[in-house]
Amino acid sequence: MKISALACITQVPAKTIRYYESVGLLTPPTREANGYRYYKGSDVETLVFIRRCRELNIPIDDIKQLVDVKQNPQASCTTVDNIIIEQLARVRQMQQELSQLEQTLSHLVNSCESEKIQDCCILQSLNCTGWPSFGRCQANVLLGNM
Amino acid sequence: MKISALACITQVPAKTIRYYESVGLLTPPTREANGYRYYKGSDVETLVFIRRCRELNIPIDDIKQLVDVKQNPQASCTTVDNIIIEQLARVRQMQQELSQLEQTLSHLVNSCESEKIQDCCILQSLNCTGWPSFGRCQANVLLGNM
DNA sequence: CTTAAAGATTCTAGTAACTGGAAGGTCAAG
DNA sequence: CTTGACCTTCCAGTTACTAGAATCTTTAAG
Repeated sequence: MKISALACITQVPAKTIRYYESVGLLTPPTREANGYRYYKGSDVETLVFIRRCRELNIPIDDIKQLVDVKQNPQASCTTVDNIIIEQLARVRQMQQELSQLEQTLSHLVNSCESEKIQDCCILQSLNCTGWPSFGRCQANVLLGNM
Repeated sequence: MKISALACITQVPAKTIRYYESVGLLTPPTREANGYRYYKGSDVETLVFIRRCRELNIPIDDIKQLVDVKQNPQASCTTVDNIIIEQLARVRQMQQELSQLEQTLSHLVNSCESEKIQDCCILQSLNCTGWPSFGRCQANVLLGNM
């Protein structure tokens, strides 16, 4: 099948399919005399696999390893396990950060009753009242005309 | 003060300060005869403000608007409100997606007892059993040698 | 006075994972 | 023969920086 058929079946844009090939994630398919890419049924499978992984936000470099290891039935599961575990750790890390963000932002949203910028509590919270401590700065950095 | 002093006080790398200037977020400071940038105290304030916003993941283009509006005490708070509200919506959206991700990944992590790739339940879950439905594909796309 | 180090400048390019667009070749239908 | 849909390649843009190179300037030490 041609690239648009693969694209349509898998719901992956043709551009993205070419991109995956260019970064070595998809092995280059056979080409006909006209230069068009022609894909086999197994390419559908691989592409769907890749997309499932991408939906889980697994980076392309990791997916490469998964695709590689999938070729070898005798290989150990360790690589797969580690990649999924690492991905889960990344996700949980982001969750923590987002939960912080969410708190701060929702406090901000509810903090301001004013109409004019000059009294805006949101801006005041974001603002810098007084200088940050620069005890950590070495004196020589601070010398000269401030 | 020179760029390294500003960098040290605000804990923002000098590279990043130049970058902020290059994208129009920080107004270009005065230059001395040697071409060095010299900053005033108010630049500390602005830079800290920018950083606070970045910590909340507010995109640079939005921060530009906040900085602009902050210059005008008579302006209405609407812009500020909207940016914060939008940012909060983005964060909550990501939280939902991550919570989905987290579920799927943690199921995956616990799903596999096998040692060998051929029996790996994780890979099987990610794999494509049978073709995806291509009812949505127009027949002419699928024509030709599949 | 020389020299070496530290710090400043600019510019380019790389990051992640695509996406958009231009310029041009191919193919089937009317 | 032309039109339009599809294919090809390559270049550039997205976000917010960060790394590195090549080239000044300033400053402290010897």
